[in-house]
Amino acid sequence: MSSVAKKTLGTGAPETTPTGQAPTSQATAERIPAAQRRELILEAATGVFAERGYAGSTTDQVAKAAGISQPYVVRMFGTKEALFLEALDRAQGKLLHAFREVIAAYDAGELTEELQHLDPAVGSGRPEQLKQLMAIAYADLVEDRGILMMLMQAFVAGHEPAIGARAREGFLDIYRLVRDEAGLLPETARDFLAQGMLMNTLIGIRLPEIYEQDSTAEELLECTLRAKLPMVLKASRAQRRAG
Amino acid sequence: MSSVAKKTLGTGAPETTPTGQAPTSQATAERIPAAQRRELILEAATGVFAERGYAGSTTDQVAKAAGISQPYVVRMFGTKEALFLEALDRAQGKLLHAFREVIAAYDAGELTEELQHLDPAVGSGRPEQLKQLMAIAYADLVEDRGILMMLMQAFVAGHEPAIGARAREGFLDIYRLVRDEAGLLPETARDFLAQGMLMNTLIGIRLPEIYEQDSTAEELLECTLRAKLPMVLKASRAQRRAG
DNA sequence: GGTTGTTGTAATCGAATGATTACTTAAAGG
DNA sequence: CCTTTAAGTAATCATTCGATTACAACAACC
Repeated sequence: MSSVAKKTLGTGAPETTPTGQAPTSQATAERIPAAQRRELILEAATGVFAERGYAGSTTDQVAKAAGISQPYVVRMFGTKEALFLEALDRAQGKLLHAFREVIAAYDAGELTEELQHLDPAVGSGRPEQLKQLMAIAYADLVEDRGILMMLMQAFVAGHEPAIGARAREGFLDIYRLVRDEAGLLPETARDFLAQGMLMNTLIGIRLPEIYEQDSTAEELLECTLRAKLPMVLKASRAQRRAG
Repeated sequence: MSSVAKKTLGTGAPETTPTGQAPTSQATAERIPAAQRRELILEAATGVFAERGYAGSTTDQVAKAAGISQPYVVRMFGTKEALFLEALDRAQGKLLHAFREVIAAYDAGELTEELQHLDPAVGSGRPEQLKQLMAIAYADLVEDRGILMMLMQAFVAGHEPAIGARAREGFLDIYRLVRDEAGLLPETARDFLAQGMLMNTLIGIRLPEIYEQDSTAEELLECTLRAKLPMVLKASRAQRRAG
């Protein structure tokens, strides 16, 4: 996500004479295999789309963030929509993967240490403990900011037929994972998802940015993010510096 | 919201000669006072912005939905951003008003009938009962669809400085109302808001549209909307017919 | 060393869009 | 009537943006 910003300086021009004068700042990016470039573009696209939404983002912003030219982005993915859909799939996949990792680790008995730090008031059954552990994993994803906001942007772009269909499918995938693989009851799964949507919203409105200036914001953030708040605040400050 | 679509047919043209031939379909909308027109435009804008987001909407779409010309929209509000902000304020105000009405009615003892239908498992204190009543009021707003999605769209447009600031303020206003006026504890208020954000999300991804075709969607919707589900499904079908 | 495929860009095009200007036309008020 | 004001539009402008085209340069292979 903290890619680069090198080169640019488009008027580098031909410099027709290949005299000793170094042809400084070639206007062309370093040549790397298309598969790798694709990953870099998707990473950049995730950040841009997460920040500005589908309609609010331009392929040029993605290109700039990835350090290459706009036509290359379009040619590699065909259309802006296809790029968005692929970035969305990645984000969705990462979230599912994070949850499955928690479940697998729990079932393998690798989380005995983490279990000590859970709120003891909420029961000791597998679903209850997994719910808490997954909530922590979810909050960890906030640090990235790109992933969760990318999903959120897809959720409000339901009027774009292709995006809406994918968003519906993706949301139901998450619900099924939480219900079937983690074993939560529908009502518990619902509450879990609801907490996630609230976190997304608080991140979306950039509430961490006014944490210091507004005591209401402070209370709501502390109440929602709990132990993960310091991490989120740190990430928020870092992102503000990055601009 | 179900305004019109009359007139149009721009090439109506001057028809220079005022002969008997009826100057059919005058390309100009009915003249009404600016204050009324403003309300119509705001209503139309709420629907358009709710559907397509800030960046994804055009002033011309709003104009068409309101039955007038695009320049008039721009001249009346100055900029698209100003129009969005005013529509956002209206939506926010309607939500706050709906909650305050519930609280006032409850405190005036006017809701004895509704109290019989509440889930008796969740306590009989004022905050608990108000929480349930406000949740019902919130779900009632889903019927409109415009109001809640308008707010949601603002929540994900945080990168627009003016919109982000207003969205933050608005969200905190709602939180404070729920906490201070309804008397919920921070944790309870948080859970209440979380359920609201989940409802928004389910509406955003248009989950009601696949209610009949997906049993997972069916379960999640039933579990989240409860008694209000039939109403939401009906509204969803009505909106699909309207296109 | 020439040919060929891959990685990349500059230039540009057409459509869309927010905004502006200048113009109509209905009402209101003497 | 006739002037003035308010309500509304057509026409158009300058940008922006996604996409296309044509081309450059590096690498690999024979």
